[in-house]
Amino acid sequence: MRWSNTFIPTLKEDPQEAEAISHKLMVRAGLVRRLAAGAYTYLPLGYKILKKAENIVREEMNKAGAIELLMPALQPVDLWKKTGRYDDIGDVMIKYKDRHGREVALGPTHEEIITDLVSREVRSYKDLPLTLYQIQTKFRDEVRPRFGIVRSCEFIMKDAYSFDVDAEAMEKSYKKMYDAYCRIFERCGIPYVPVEADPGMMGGTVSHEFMVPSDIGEDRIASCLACGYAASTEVAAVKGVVSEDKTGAEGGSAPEEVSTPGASTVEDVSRFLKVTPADIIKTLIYVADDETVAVLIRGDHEANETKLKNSLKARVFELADEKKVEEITGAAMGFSGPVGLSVKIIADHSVRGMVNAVTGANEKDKHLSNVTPGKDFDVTEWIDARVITADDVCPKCGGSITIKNAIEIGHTFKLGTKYSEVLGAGFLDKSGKQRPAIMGCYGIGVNRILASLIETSNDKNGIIWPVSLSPYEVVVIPLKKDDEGLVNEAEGIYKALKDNGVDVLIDDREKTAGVKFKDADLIGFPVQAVIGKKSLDQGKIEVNDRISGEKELVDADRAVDYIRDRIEGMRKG
RNA sequence: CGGGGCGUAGCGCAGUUUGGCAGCGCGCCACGUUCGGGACGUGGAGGUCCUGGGUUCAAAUCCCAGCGCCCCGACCA
Repeated sequence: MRWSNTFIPTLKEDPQEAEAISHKLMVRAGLVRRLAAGAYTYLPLGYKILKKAENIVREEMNKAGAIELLMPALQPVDLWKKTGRYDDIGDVMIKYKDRHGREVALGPTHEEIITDLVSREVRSYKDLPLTLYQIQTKFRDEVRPRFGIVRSCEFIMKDAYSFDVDAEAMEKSYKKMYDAYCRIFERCGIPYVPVEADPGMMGGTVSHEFMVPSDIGEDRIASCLACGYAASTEVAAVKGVVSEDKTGAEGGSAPEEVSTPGASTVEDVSRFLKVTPADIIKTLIYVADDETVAVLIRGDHEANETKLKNSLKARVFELADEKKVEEITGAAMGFSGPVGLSVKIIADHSVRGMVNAVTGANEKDKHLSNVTPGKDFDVTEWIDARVITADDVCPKCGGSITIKNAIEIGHTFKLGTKYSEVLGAGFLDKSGKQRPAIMGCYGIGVNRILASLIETSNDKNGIIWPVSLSPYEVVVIPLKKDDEGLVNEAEGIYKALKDNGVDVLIDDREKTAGVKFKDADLIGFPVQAVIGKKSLDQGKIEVNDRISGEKELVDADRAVDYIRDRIEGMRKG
């Protein structure tokens, strides 16, 4: 491709709209432009990269035995009502009434649709295993779109769905997809980490997220350097924290009411009473489906709503609103305490080790000191109810762990029969018995492949693409436009590279050398072939490596072979 | 939805405090000189100062209402 024949609007300065590095660079390098919050145009260069990412995904899916199809983005909502997810998903699903008054959704994901299809077409165990996938635009009305394309309301997802005769066969299908995911992200040059995760509303028991550590990541992962354990902090188990069970200890005096005017947060209370947050029991009032529960967490810890929700087997689990808190505790938010509460009390294990703690007094501007669990109030159930911290140990090996932010680029789920049973996706087994298919589903945010690569591969000059994703593998840069010999040399190399199957761009713009260098670095082509007068007079051209930063002088007459071999080497990794 | 910030030429911004000709840098167009890391000179084009209303002789600037965007939080697959 000739630069003058394509459309690559680069920017010298950071756009005002962007904060994240990847977002700034995608806009500056002429990859995307924003239309509205969470809606982006992919310019030719960005689209080309997106297609390369899609093709890597497609190749690995095909290799793993998955079969591509395309489902509609328009979905009647009744399938969603059948599985109960119509209510679960809420306003995230974009819905409208068509001219006949039927409610239609723009697909945020396709479990219902694919399961419906399979329920109609699959009859026999002989039709299984079956893994189908598509690469398609998904729509989600996100509460807060963020960081350019990292969280957008319209994005391209590769979603695959496996159907098997039994759990054992499903494990095999799952493993195939899992391995394919590893190959995809390796080929894309993305430093990914597979972690254990919570299936959330997708359902099922086990899931893995494929995470890319990054400051702008919206999720957090805990990983152990010793044994390699890695999990989302949503699910990472907290182990061995209570050195001594002090429940019911009589050491302290009776609870004493203390005045804490205006101090409603743990921070306020600890400052006011001159105690540490670890001396405070915070009491959170939650609504789990129709039941109200009080959750006790040590002041320096964070409640883990995923663990709580799962432990209580609740469908809906959310913090109670102010009105509900007043109704239960008789006091404003921020002054709740377990003493005298009549609802179910769920406490984190670490609260067991607390004695003479501070809690809310269920009275405005009042707290209680000298409160000890077991002595002053009873706990209905002790569970692991908090988020793991860097001070905790690896739940697997007891080693120390680190916690990092990460971007989720893929998620795989073992779904079981949640969808197949309700939607009737079953088959006749060998003995003629009707059984539901065991399902798995597997998603990749294709756009996020671009964002997370850029986020983890850039320098002060711009993006650094691996050859697998780079919009062009090589950029040929003639430094002068009016030197016929030089231009001919550059054109010759360009054409020869193209004929040799190299994806090459020639910067034939009437721009000065500096501009061309800056743009080439900004966009991040892995190889720059520079044709300048100085080196050409010695019969050489310059080959710059964007990744290593090395510059090499190569004989002009063997430049094409040299570059082609180099690219071929890079393609193999 | 709560908190904070922003909205002025294609892009990045100043001007708003204290009302008085619509500005700067980059980019763009023309010509000339340049030509190995965002060249230089001369000349030029380009504006709904986010929108609507109000105050005023006069509003980018003050007041009211709304819209949009970004960040933090809440939420989330």
